[in-house]
Amino acid sequence: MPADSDPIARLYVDVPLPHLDRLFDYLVPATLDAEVTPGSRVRVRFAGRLVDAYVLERTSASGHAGTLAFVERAVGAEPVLTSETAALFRAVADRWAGNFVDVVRLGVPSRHARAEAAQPVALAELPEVAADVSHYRAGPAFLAALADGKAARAVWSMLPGDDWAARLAETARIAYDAGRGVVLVVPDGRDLAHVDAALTAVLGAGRHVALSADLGPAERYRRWLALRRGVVRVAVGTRAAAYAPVADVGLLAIWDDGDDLHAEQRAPYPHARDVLVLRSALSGAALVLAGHARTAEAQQLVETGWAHEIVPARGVLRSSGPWVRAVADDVELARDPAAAAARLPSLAWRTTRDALQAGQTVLVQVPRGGYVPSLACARDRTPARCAFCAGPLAAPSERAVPVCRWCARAATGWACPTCGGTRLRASVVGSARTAEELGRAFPGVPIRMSGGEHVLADVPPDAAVVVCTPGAEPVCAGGYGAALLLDGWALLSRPDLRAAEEALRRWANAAALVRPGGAVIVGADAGVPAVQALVRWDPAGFAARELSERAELDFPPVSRMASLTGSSATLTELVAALDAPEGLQVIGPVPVERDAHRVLLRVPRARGAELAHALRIAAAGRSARRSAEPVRIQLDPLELL
DNA sequence: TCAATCCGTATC
DNA sequence: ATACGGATTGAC
Repeated sequence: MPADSDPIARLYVDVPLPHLDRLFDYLVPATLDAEVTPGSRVRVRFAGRLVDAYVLERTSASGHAGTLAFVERAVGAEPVLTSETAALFRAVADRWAGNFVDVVRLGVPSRHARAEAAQPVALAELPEVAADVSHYRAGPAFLAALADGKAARAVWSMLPGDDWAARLAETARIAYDAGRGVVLVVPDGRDLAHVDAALTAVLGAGRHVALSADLGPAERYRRWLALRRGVVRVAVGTRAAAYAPVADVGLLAIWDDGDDLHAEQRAPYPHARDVLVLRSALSGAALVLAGHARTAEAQQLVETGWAHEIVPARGVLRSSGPWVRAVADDVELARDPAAAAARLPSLAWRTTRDALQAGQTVLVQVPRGGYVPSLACARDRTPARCAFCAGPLAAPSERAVPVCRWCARAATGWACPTCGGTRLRASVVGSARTAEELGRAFPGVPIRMSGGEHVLADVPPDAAVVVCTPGAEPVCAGGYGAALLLDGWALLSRPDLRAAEEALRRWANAAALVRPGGAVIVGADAGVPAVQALVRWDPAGFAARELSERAELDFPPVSRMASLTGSSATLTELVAALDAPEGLQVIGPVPVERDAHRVLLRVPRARGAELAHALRIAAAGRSARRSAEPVRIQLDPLELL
């Protein structure tokens, strides 16, 4: 007894095998006719066992030659995929050489039956709001296009000191007033809280939802369902929100796309920025990549003409930006405030003192947490390592015995393996010791800490010093009086091609919290391009330089690369089986850790889709022939750069 | 000649 | 993955 009309359901089964990532046809029993709708979740018998499946469509006929099985039952009474998100999941799976159902797992929260009961929504009055983008060149034009429902795309360089969350919320309001849905993606819970509050101010309570992983399954599903049902049209959230099923999506925006929290850690490892770029292209929604800094990827969208730039209008920076100075060796003085105070006051010390005397708050950014996270031989500077596991030694407090950061063993009786010395010195100073030093240098001044497990969202605007690790900077009402960005060399000298871009991003995010005209002292060589870009506040110029370097190295986003990790033999076999796109370069395999090897594949950007497709076919061939050894496939992974 | 086992293949 | 079928092998 199949259903009378369109008795066939075409669906994806939830099994993790690449070669089964295709549609299967099942008969819909008449009893389930109303529930087995496009986008719905069902249970089917597949290869003998009951598995979850996602219905893509209902049709009248099947191309399958054999007999069809019936759908066993429906799961929940409503569809979880919209036609728009179903297309997005397929496109993301294709782009990153992954499975449809793996991407669904990233974007669709697990079901919570009790949360399916309809919830009454209390709507506050819709406030009168005017968007304030007068300080931005092309800002008004962009908002006008958005209000017209156009698929405008922009890379927005936010002014330091501006209320970026309010600007994004106002932009969301424009799309909302045009009757469209909105998706805003932020890196972490603190940024989420800021945008959440800004949206409440701009839309009134009840017109948006905030999505994050730490909500708990019931609340997460309840809010997600409110979007899916069209009860709420505006979503803000961390990276999984990029797939939020908002009705008639008209605006997609991401804040600080250089933050590596936007990179998904589960297969197929899609990046939220690129998911939104893809979604914008598929769905015709407007797109905003906003931040204080600018990534090479965003710059490429500008240079290829795909996105326009929204940048501070001429002259605005001079009046509203901070005053940035780079001092390479001043930092050494600040490290030892007693000495600094005894000798000629350093610029950093004077800056701090002046701001505190004016009753202002001073932000101090230290690249590393802990007390002394890295030690070296006091005589010959050999890095100190654990005698058992060769892990790095750290000092947990002033007089404590050093401990290994890997195995936590105490390193009593340490002796330098090269010179036999037994005394240790700090090679990197952490935020805890910096706070201790500042406390001594400025007696009576409150020292607040933010970082690691204890991140402060806000600090009161009083004469205090706030010591934080990058990304944990609290907001200070009215802005900080000054900021010290210590140990810039430590950020710049990381063995990572993105080190300079990442350093500038962290500095810019901290400096943006300083009030107009406030001083920012960065402890790094003024000749370094990233430092110059901060001093001149020129994130676009730096991104252009960064992009041209990527072009010279033939690296993403100029080319597209795939990183394959597995055993050497497996990698060789997979690469040999690959239907190689024109211009494919194979680099490796090279050993990376223990038994694992890595091979890098590179193609011109235009061949990226072909490469992902070829990898999927090769992986499918392997899984069908039960070559069980796993291979991890990552496209344009961040850690490669 | 039949059953137990292996291998390859499809999974609606 | 896992279930099934055809081929293969070993013992009566």
